[in-house]
Amino acid sequence: MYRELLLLGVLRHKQMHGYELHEFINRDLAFCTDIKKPTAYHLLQKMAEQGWITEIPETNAPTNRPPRTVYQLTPVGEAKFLDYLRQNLATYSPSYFNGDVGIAFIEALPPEEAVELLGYRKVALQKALDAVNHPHVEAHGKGGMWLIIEHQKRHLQAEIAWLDDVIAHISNQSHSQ
Amino acid sequence: MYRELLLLGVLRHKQMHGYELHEFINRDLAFCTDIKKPTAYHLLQKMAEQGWITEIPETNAPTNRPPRTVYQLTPVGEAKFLDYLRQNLATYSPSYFNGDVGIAFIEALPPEEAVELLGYRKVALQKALDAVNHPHVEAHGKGGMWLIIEHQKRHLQAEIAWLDDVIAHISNQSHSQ
DNA sequence: AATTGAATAGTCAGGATTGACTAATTCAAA
DNA sequence: TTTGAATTAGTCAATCCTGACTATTCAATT
Repeated sequence: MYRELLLLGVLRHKQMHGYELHEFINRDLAFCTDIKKPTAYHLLQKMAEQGWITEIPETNAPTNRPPRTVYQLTPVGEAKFLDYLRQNLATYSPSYFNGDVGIAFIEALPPEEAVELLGYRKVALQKALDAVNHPHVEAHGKGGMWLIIEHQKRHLQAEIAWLDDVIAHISNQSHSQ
Repeated sequence: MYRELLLLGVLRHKQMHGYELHEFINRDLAFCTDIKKPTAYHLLQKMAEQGWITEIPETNAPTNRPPRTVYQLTPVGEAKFLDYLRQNLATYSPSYFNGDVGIAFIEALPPEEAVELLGYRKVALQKALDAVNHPHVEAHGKGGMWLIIEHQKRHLQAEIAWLDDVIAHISNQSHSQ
């Protein structure tokens, strides 16, 4: 349901055709979702059927390519957007961390190996944090976007701190055994 | 792919039939995933086809109910488990927060309303944190499970701290305008 | 003894998702 | 100016996922 909100929110800002929309989301809203192209098209079509957006065949006949369809928010869509937005802001929907599954079974591996593997995970995490701290990303956000970048930063910092503790814990176990 | 790891890891501990497995995951591993029953059955069947687990029709003919199928790890499955486990531990796979989508469009609402709505979100978050801190949950985890509970705790604390900042930020904006 | 409600055990149709594909256009280098 | 790679634009078949359903057993009430 947050995908519909996302699509409506972007279309609210500016009418777009499907490809453009998907590009925009994958570039500027990559922290929010990794929605795939066919999924985006599918949702757009469904929302058009509901009357939340209209499908406008692009007028300026461009040579001979199949005419692109431009999507535009309707008043009904605007209302839906506000409804979804309020719902989203007012509720907490938990996230799942698939990295936790490995941690759950960490005792299946010798502590030394576990610590080594988690070391690689930490490098990846640190790289993700560096990417968020990179000025290029920083520059990109005013308004709501800035808050999301800050969120991502905090989240990754907490992840790294926890992972350090996990590594220390396992190391400790391995030594005191 | 983390679902297969999860199922294999549980079956490694003890052979089970589908229903039991799903119950176990939804009770004791609820922080890791919210896998649905039909999905669990589907994955079990697929893994049986791959030869990672065997389907054993339950022997002790229980009255006249359709015989339950018990799933049991094979040596191939054990190898796959270790393979997936190593991969899981060594990599970082980012999580998406669908609560962020609302934040991205927060400027569409008057600051006062946004702050009020985020207040509800905070209550929900705080309740989730209280649930994790509840002794019942605490008691449940030794080994890997304890680490996951700690993870959840840290994550929720970071979420609340960030949300407080967001609320302060929006409030501030609304006042200084 | 019959009825109700919950727990156990699993299935299935239908919708959601996506990897892989087509096909035109642009751009750069050989 | 021809080749080849990258970008733009979208589609489709195959797979994945799950809400809703069936059906049995068990326990407690009436």
